Amino acid sequence: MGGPLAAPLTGPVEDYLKAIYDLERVGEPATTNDIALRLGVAPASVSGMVRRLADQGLITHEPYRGVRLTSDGRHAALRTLRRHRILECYLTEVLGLSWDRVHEEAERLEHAASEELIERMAAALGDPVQDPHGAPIPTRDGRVEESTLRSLAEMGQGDRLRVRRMQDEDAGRLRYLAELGIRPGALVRVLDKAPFDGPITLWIDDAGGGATRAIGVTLAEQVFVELIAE
Amino acid sequence: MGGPLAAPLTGPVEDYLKAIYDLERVGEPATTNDIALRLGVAPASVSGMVRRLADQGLITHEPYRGVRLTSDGRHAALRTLRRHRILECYLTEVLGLSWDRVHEEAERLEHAASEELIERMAAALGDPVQDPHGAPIPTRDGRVEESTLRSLAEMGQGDRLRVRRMQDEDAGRLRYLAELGIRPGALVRVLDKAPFDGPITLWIDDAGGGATRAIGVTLAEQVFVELIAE
DNA sequence: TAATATAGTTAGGTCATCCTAAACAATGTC
DNA sequence: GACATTGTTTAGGATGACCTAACTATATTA
Repeated sequence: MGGPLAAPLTGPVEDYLKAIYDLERVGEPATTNDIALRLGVAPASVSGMVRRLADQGLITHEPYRGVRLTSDGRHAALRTLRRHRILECYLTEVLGLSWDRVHEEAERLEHAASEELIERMAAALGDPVQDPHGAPIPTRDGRVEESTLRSLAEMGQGDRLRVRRMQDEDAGRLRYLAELGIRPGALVRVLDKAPFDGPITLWIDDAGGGATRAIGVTLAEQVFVELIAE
Repeated sequence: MGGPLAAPLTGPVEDYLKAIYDLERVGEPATTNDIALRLGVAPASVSGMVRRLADQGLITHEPYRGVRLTSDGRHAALRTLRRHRILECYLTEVLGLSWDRVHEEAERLEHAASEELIERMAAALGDPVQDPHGAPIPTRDGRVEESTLRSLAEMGQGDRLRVRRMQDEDAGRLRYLAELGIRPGALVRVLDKAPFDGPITLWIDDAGGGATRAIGVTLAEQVFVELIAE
């Protein structure tokens, strides 16, 4: 497991492992189509890559059933995730890259940055525990507690919430959410929830008092929150 | 020239262009074998890549004569060099990576970092004009003056010199030179030069007084200096 | 239970990058 | 001026990562 001869993984391999990790986290084993969708490649390409990952002992694959990370695979995924998230922190906090664009920058750098560089960045930041979008940063030895948060879309009228985390893939969405004042740490109350997947109306606490805003379900599904006791 | 449809260049392509730029700088057009040697690939691989670079209009190729950058090619090379050198500065000065290892780190990151990131780093450093090994940093619009320095190996007994720049490829050599106190800015006097490519004995000025050291020709060829008027 | 819909896999390609081995061109020597 | 040396190119492959099209497995439902 992760023996001394372990060849360095290619960029695409690291991306597959991250994707599988993330899909698995939700519960079920990751399916071919899920992976294909997430990575924006054809399902056939996933089949091919899955075979290679299985050959390398990074995943186990039950045909037609899905895929699971082995402990080697999980470690590799967490290493990459650590790089990614520390990069995101560093790029926003130290270099001032905008919140909505760090994801893609980190996506490229994570495959090129050395362990040492990442640890220097982490040290410069005082070993941060979560990235700018609220995702937890795995420790050097591969531990994370991924708290199972509920999405804003599942909340009901009257709920008082703290925003904890959000999907970071889509820059446009992130920018919009930031404009509304919805970002990790923000306090929010559900004023109204229209039926049939209608808009969710929120009171969003803000430095200067707060504001009422409505967002659609699709967007709300990207925002993960924690209920605050009344 | 560099039209709006210019596809982003791959990592290897950027590496070839940098190598060709560097070889050309010395004078003659870059030859297949030179490029192969520098990049550590087989000459046959260079022939193949050269065809593709020529197809893309980045170089011109006269078979059996060598290769020259077009103005497109030169711009691409200088863009990459700017990234590389700014990264080297940032990694040493801000993140404290060691002088001898930044080269390889920058070598990987230069292909992944966005223009914006590089410019933020440059700004954070106050737009540096040379990298930690004394190489000049091209401006955003692709200007450099590459001063034609002479190597330490060409100097004669009694010469007083300022070290200006050194080859950054080999970490081991760099570390050794640093130990001796030979780094950009250092003051040095040639005490003796043994015949038949024998060792060069130097007086190396240093904070705490200075020291006498001898180095071989191979090493001296990697160090570029400027004569100081007596 | 058979018919259909959905999901997954295989077959057969492409492209970029590298390789080795063999052929070929230029050059400098005797 | 023929010939060996050196440098360059072509021929033929390998690998990793992707694609489309065609086929197969599983799940759903009439």
